[in-house]
Amino acid sequence: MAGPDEDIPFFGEDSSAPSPASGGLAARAMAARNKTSVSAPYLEGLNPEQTRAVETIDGPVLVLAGAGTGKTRVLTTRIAHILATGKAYPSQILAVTFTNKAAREMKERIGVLVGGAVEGMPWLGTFHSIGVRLLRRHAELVGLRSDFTILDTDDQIRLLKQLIQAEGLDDKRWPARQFAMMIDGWKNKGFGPADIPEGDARAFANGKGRELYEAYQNRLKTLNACDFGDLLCHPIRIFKNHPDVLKEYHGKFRYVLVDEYQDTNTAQYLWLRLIAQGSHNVCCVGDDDQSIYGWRGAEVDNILRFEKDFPGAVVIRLERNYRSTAHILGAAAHLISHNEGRLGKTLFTDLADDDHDKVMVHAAWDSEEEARAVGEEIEQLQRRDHRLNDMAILVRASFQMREFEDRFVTLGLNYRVIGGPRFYERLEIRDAMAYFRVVCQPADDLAFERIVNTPKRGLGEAAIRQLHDYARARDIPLLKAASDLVMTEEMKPRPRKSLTDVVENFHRWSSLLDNTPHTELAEQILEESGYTAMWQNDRSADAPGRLDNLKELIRSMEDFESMRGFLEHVSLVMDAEQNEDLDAVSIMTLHSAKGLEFETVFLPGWEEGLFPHQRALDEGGRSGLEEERRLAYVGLTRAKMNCHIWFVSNRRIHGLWQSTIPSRFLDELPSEHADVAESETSYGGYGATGVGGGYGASRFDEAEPFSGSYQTPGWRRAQINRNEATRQNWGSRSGHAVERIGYGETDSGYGAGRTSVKNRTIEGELVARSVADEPSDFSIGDRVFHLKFGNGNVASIDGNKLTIDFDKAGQKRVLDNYVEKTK
DNA sequence: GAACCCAAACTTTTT
DNA sequence: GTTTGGGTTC
Repeated sequence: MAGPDEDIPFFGEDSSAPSPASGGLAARAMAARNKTSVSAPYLEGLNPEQTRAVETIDGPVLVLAGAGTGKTRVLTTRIAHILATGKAYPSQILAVTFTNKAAREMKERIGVLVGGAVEGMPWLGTFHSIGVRLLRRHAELVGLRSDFTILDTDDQIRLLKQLIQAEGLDDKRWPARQFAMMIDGWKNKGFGPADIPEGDARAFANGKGRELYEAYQNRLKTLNACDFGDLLCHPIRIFKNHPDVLKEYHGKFRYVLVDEYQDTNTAQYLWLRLIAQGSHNVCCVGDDDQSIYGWRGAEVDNILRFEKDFPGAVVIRLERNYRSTAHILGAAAHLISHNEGRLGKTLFTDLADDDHDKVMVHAAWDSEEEARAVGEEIEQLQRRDHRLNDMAILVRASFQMREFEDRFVTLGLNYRVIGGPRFYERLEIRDAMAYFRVVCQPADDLAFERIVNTPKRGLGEAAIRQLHDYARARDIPLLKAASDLVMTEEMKPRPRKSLTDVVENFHRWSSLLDNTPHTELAEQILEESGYTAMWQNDRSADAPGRLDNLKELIRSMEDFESMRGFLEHVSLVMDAEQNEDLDAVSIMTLHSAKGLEFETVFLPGWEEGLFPHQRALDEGGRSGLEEERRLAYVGLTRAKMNCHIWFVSNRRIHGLWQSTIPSRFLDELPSEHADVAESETSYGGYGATGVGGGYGASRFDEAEPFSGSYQTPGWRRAQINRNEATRQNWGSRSGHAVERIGYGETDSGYGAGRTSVKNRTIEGELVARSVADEPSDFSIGDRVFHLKFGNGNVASIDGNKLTIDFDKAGQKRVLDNYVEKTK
């Protein structure tokens, strides 16, 4: 990242008034100061609310920006305005976003506004990247050196596993993964080991939760490393314990801007509040209806109580929507109105209803059919000269993507998956990165450990243990220990020889670090270590792909000045750039779609259990449901012109077919803005299946808006059918919403109690669950009927999972709820 | 010490 | 259906 020159102001000296130097901005700035603000060119085309949000520069401001109301425009223009009026230098503005994508976009757009000189804004970035920047400057205040490394989740888990084992605990009973999540949760709240609630501390590892957390933090310190959470928590600690440092930043940051404020967690909130105490010029932009990261510790509360936290705050609502048709807005508005505790906004548009299609709801027999039909629809649009770039498929869960990918591959339809399996999380990339990390940072034990024996060098468990013991006894990093150890006679000849080679290699590479082009060095490392050869000799199907990825990795290093710079980038930005030139349909999750817009949006998988997601219901109760609804709202409001929702009656989950019922969200769409599509093709006689009695064209006929409970015909039918299909043991409705199910049963709430939770009722609906421990009504040899597979005989029984030999479909595993005994 | 085979767990979302 | 991890065997 940038060096110490970062604070050189964009024009002139920090202490003097801006002078017209280079670029269009400075000139415009001078001009702007002498005129009324309205005439500033960058303010042109803003509506009155937007203008107010841009110009209300002093004091706290909360901008409630609904979907598609020009939020990013307001933010960027506001920054341009601050600069142009000479209120602050670029280096005195702190602008935080959540994603790298958002930061990038903001940089670009400010660049356009002020004439390309965005390098002058060193403090525009994600919470995490700004955290790193702060921490590198003051690392010694929390016991780190400024060249600390940043661990990703994988490193973190491996480290925790070691610690758990070192405590003499069974790492199966106490999975490191789970503990990593707990730590994450604590750090999201800003809790150090001393701050965590007693209950939390006791919930893990026989009550050793706190000790383990502390051990973990200590270990990080000796490794000179920190995890993602620390990037927020350490700066907070520094600010709290060193008022002089905090004061420095108070003087520094004259204006603070926060994007997506509804997604801030407690730690981020604390961090912001500390900084904002200086100038009080804090502007938060957000939309409570788009808060979808509660599961990650985001507190919608932060936005709901902004006025309390920042007295005298000005609240500005942006409600004029520039994106979607009235039908789409109407459908989204009606859906989201089912949530309680909103700040309340009413979006409106000038676009007339009549020219546009309603939101269309489509039914399909199963997920294959769904993918096929969506594919057809896309091809039709394509024939009518719509570009694939203007279409997107937004799914709830990533496993849904595959079916579309498969289908599009056969169709030869271009698609791009956004936010799929991350490039930098692939095995070969991580291995290669581990080599680079050790070269740049010889004390990086985790990286060293990862690759000492990759490719295989005959350094097995015994040798590694020996190395470990040696290092721990002397309190030195593993690489140092290795280079010392091979000088002794302690090791057996063969591992000793291997280890000597490794040590020599690393020494050589390190010595080349500063005088060899880094891409060249990288290639050399992979070559000489035998890593490339390892994959070349690998005959498995994915080996060629991995080699390609390694090439791609080297190529992407070219964009950076040094290997260190590259490593820093990767640890913060996990995604690789996408090819924008290709005309392709986008496939992504609803979460990663936030902030984007498309001409046509497809929303598949609107079924109970998937959307709203079962787990959100189980673990989040009512608030979980509301978050799912916000997710649906986000999905709908991505669409500019057309929005197609799909639901299917059969979906394969965990490899077995389950019949599903339509999402309750469908019943929350108003009939004046949403319609059920006539089935264009022969979708297997949807109405004749007996499952739903058909959620056909009549579904909205008697729908009562704002009915509060799920009394619409489709819903009721679904419930009745569900009850009949699963006669046995689904609990009945118990009156009212169950708040926060899943919490309270244990101290932690992290995945605990999941197996004990069986029949969840949320606002009266009944949801099927897979239950492994109940005796089945079926016995081997029973003749059964299944809606998708037809007739067959039960071959074996595992709880409520049956293996059935179907007459036509062959052997399948299905849940017993979905077959009927025929004789 | 390494390769192979089988079982279990897993699938919400991400910096 | 897939992947990962563990256990067994050579």
